[in-house]
Amino acid sequence: MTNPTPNEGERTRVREQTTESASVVNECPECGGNIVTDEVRGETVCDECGLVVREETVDPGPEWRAFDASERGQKSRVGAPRTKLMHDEGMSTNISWQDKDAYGRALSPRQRQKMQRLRTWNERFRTRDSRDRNLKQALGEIDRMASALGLPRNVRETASVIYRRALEEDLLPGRSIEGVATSVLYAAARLGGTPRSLDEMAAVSRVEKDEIARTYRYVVRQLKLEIEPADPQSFLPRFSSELGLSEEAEHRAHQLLQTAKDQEIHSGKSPVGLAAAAVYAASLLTNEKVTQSEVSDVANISEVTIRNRYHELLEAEGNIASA
DNA sequence: ATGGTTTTTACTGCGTC
DNA sequence: GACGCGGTAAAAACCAT
Repeated sequence: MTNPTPNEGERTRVREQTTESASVVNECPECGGNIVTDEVRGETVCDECGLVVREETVDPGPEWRAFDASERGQKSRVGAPRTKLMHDEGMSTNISWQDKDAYGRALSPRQRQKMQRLRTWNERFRTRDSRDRNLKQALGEIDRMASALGLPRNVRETASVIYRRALEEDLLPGRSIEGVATSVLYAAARLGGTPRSLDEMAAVSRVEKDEIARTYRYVVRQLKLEIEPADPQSFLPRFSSELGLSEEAEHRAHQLLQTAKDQEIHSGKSPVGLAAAAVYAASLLTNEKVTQSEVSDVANISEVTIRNRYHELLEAEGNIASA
């Protein structure tokens, strides 16, 4: 695949503040000095009196966008996932199963009972600890991926809830933490009405798309999560904003999808395809023409599919008009 | 594994700037 | 001549069985 974005500069929002670390925002309410944003420290302060207006500027979401795999590699700030080894090996105490003391002598019955109790407790603590670590790592990964994909907080929360359940139900053995974490996030995104495609998930995850899909199915089935197919409309805001379309166009696209829905045009068709087609059709109807290839880039859908779907959409619209 | 359906890939022709 | 668009056929991917 070749680089599809000659106008990259326009589409990409990278922080400009690299040489200059501070930028003037407005006046200080206290002393009239300049309020300055210190990008490095992430603070917004007055340069006269030092009044801190706001600590920690909030990360408003992804500040990079990528349209294919190679670009993702270049722009991603999240970087490769950490490969923190799951240490523990050799670090935690184990109690021998043999009832011998340090000199190899047999233990008295009383001692043996005591050791047995210790073994039990040791085991309990150890597994609890390992679950903790497991959870911690998974939640870290979930958070990392979620922010890379610009998923809202509530999605992360549901993701962590689902993950805990998976842990409870012993769904983990035999599956990678990362894989389950990704699947769970994928599920949560869909539940939250802000779905991301499997490809998008795979782009920020360490595991392959196939494994994500497999694990996802498994988890959904075992936890009997009820997830309906993604709603095409939920893609509209993202697409139209990435294409710089007006509110009106987005609204128009909504309508198209709605009438299509009423006529049950979408059964088995990919929701993303429908959404992409609706966006394209809407752009025509509102004279904000974007090309099919632009839409296909943003939506990761082939132009052919867009054509097919948008014909169907317009047809559906026509039926309504004549009926 | 299989078969049916949808999506993608690749290619072609047409009109326009 | 390049570009946007439409259509088609065959391959690939997907999904339920």
